[in-house]
Amino acid sequence: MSLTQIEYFVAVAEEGHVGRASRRMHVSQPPMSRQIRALEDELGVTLFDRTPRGMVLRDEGRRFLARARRVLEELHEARREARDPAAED
Amino acid sequence: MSLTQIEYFVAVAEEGHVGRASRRMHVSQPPMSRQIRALEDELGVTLFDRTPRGMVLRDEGRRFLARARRVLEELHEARREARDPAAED
DNA sequence: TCAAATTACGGTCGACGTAAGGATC
DNA sequence: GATCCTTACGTCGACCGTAATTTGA
Repeated sequence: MSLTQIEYFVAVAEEGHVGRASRRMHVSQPPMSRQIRALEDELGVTLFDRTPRGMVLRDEGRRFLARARRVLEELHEARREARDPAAED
Repeated sequence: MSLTQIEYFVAVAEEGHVGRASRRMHVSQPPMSRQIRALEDELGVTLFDRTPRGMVLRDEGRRFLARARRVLEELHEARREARDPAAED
């Protein structure tokens, strides 16, 4: 698992489309599609249902989304504090 | 920043030596040394004092360590829940 | 001079982007 | 047939490990 995979996953979950998410993340569709699948493979869980309209979160995906966001939030705080030690939590 | 860098940083902080940390993480010393430096460069903060005895955490490093651990904890929880949806928080 | 970290360097593995190929309505 | 996602494939950058170098008591 990588931070990139987590960021891509959150983007796809929020956009509902690999295409839109990939534009938002400034990457092309195939890498994003591959990373999502690699993430699912590693977790052993299918996070999205694929439909002709886009990607629909499953329940497992919804639960993972909450966790993924917390990881990214903690990461953001770690970065922020390192750069501005005086800041409050 | 990558999860590898965060894991390496925590290992070095806990061991106090790149050498010991690299053995613990099953990697050789140079990659670990490089990743630590890259992390410091990206953060714009020196996390360790280098001494002939090893790596000594600075205050900035100690603060970042707490944050880094939280990132890894959240990641662990994300993984765990994805694999075992029935588990409690 | 010893023990530790770091830099040099060559090789390999991974991730990207373009292009082609499914699948579903 | 239109609109998605995915697979194929070639290229390039990132990371690793061995070996050599540097640094500090």
